[in-house]
Amino acid sequence: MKTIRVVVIEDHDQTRQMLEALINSRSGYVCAATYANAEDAIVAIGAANAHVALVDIHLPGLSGTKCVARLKKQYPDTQYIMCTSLEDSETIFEALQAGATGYLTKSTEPEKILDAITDAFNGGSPMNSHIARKVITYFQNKPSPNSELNKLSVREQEILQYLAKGYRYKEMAGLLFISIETVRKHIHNIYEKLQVNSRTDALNKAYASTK
Amino acid sequence: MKTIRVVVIEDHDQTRQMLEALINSRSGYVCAATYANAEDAIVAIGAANAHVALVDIHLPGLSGTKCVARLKKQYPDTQYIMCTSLEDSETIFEALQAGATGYLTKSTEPEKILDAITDAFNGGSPMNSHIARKVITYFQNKPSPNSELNKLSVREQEILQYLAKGYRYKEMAGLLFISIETVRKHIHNIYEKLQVNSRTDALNKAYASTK
DNA sequence: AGCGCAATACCACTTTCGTGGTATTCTCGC
DNA sequence: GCGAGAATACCACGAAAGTGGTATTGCGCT
Repeated sequence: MKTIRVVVIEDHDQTRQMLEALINSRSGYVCAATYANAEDAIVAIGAANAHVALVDIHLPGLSGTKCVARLKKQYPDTQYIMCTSLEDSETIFEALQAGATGYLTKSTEPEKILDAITDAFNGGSPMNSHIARKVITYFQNKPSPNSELNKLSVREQEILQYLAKGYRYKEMAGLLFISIETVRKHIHNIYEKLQVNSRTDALNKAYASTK
Repeated sequence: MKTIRVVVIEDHDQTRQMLEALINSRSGYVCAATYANAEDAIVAIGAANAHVALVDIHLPGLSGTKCVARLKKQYPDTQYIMCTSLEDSETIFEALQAGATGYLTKSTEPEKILDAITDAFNGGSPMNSHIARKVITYFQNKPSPNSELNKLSVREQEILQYLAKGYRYKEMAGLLFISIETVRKHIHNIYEKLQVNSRTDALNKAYASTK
C-alpha cells in the first residue's frame, strides 16, 4: 500500500495543525506540506508532489475555490477535497466546476477525514449524502425550470430543436413540409418571446445551463 | 422515530425476498409492498404510501429508470434509490435525470442498504464515492475531453468562445481590436478544421457534450 | 357566433455569414 | 537563415439569416 501524500491549505492555525497531526499520526498517510493561504500554496505546492489536497473554502485573499481552479490546471492529477462549514448549493457547485472532487464539512470526524482522503486517492468522490443530494438536485434542475421554454408553443419548441441542430431554414421547411417563410415566421416569434435576435442567443437562452 | 415505509421493485425473486426480509427485520423499517416489475409498481404503488422505493435498474419490460421517471411525476415525495450492478456513467445519469436520489450497487452490504434508506428518507443522496465521482465528472466534463478543440490554435479557441456567446463578427472585431476580415478568416479556419460550415454546427461539434 | 391563438404563407428589404481568393508580418523550430 | 504556421488584413460575391409587414385557415373556448 502506497503512502498517500497530503497537503493542507487552511488559514485557521489550530485546524491546520490538527489536520497535519491527524494525517501524520497514521501510517499510510503523510502530510507533505501545509499552507496558510492560497497564494503560498500556488507557489509552493509543486514541491510537495501531493496526491490529495485538503482545501479550506474560506481563505483570506484568493478563495479556496479559485485556488483549486488554479491548481487543478497546473497539477491536474492531484485530488482536491474542499473543507467547509457551508453547504449552500452555489458554493458546492462552484467548487466542483473548479475541479474539486470531494467535499467535507467541518463537522466530519477525524476517522472519516482519513477515509475521505483514501477515497479521493482511489478515484472516489467523498462527500456526505446531503451534499450529494444537492449536487444531484442541481443536475435535475437543469432541464426542468425553463420558464423561458414554456412560453413557446409546441411547434416553436419543435423548431427550436432544429435550430439547435444547425439546420437551415430551407432544410427545416423540407423536413416539416411547410414553407420557408413559415419557418422564418416561427423563428421570428421564438426570438421575440425569448427577447433575442440570433440563433446562438436563442439557444443560449433556451438551454441556459452554463452558469 | 418514525417508521420508514419502503417498497421494493425488483424482478429477481431471491433478491426481492432478501430485501423484504432485511427491511422487516429491523424496527423502524417496514416493507410496505414488493413488485416484480415496473408495470405492477405503477398501478399499485399508490396504496403503499412509501417513503422510499428501492428500484432495480434492470426490469423486464419497462426499465427501472423509466419506471422512476413515471413514478416521480405521480409521487414526487417518495425517494427513489436505484439498485444496480452497472456503474456506467450513462445509466447513472439517466437515472438521476429520471428523478432518482440514490444509487446502490448490488455489492452493498445489508447494513449499508438500511443506512441508505434512512439517508434517503432524511434528505440525503446515498451513493458510494465512486458513483459520486462519476456524477461530478459528468459535471466537469463540459470543457475537458475535446480532442476536436485541440486542433484549434489559441486565438481560434478564443474566437470560438465569442462565437458561442453569440457575438457578431463586428462585435468580436471591436473587442479583439482586429479587423472584421480577420475575424472572418479565423472563423473560416475554425470551420475548416472542424469540418463544418455554420456557427451552430461548429459549436455542437466543439462542445459535443449533450450528445 | 365570435374571439384569440397557433400555424400557415408570401413579400420586400437589410444585415450578417460563409466562401474563395491574395498578401504581409512575426515567431518558432530545425 | 529558411520554412511552417499563426495572426493580421483586404476584397468581392452569393447564400443565409433576421426584420417588418399583411393575410388566411382552423381549432378551442366562451
